[in-house]
Amino acid sequence: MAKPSNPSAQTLAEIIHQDVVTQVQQELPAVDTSVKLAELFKLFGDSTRLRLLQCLLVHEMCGLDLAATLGVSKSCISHHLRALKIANLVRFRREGQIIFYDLADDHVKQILAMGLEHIIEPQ
Amino acid sequence: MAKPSNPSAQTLAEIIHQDVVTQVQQELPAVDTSVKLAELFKLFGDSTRLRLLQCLLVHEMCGLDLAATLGVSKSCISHHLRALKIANLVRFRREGQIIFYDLADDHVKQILAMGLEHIIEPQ
DNA sequence: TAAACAGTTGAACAATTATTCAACTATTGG
DNA sequence: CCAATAGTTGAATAATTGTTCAACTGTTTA
Repeated sequence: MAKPSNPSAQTLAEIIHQDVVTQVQQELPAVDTSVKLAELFKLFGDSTRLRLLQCLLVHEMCGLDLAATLGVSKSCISHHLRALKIANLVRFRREGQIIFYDLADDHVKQILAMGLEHIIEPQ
Repeated sequence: MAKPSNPSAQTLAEIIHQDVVTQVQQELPAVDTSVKLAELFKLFGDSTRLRLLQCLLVHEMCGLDLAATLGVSKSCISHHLRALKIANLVRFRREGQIIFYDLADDHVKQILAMGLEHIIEPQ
């Protein structure tokens, strides 16, 4: 995200436990997979966008109602909804000039629930 | 995250479906809860940090091995590990000058697995 | 057809953040 | 105790990103 600049990594770390590193390297997902996964979680990582999803957890809603509920501009909501649509996190249906948004599938609800669990019982 | 500046929201959205908005407002979690939840997901939302967690999913590791495996500086790893420790996502044990890190609990694994599921079957 | 209005778009900007560097601390082995 | 080394810290910086504004598109209804 930031400063991937300096190409000559001056402080390249030495491997200490070669056996472990070898095993991890073999079982680690492809970089591309991690990047896509991170992009998914990033969508849950902004409180406005997360709250937008939490709204849709309660009821399908149109853009202006979402904007009013969350106290942000309709443009802001539109930008967020676009990102959520691309990631297949929300679905929508048009009714005249109004577009109603809804959560796309159960994964979203499960991810939200799992996160809440961790917050509640930090043990 | 950015430009919460302009205090006089010029484009304040009008509520269209008052009944829905009222219901959503009642069932929506407290703002503080959403903020904390977003902060949790944010930790999964960077590919380096996510990959670090995926390493620990395979085996407990020390900082230098993590740095070498992920191709970043030990300082970078240390910064990430600190954030993950504060959020109770990783645990550690010291053995001499080496500190071994591990995933804190099953929530982490479940959240990662849930995310992967969504990526794999996009519908 | 024109006015009204829900939603979109992209540029601009403020804020956040991921990373590195350099210097530091802490722990062990000789 | 001193040297070596794993890890930490904070400042600096590049990059990303969330939000708004202003102008636009598309749909409806008067």
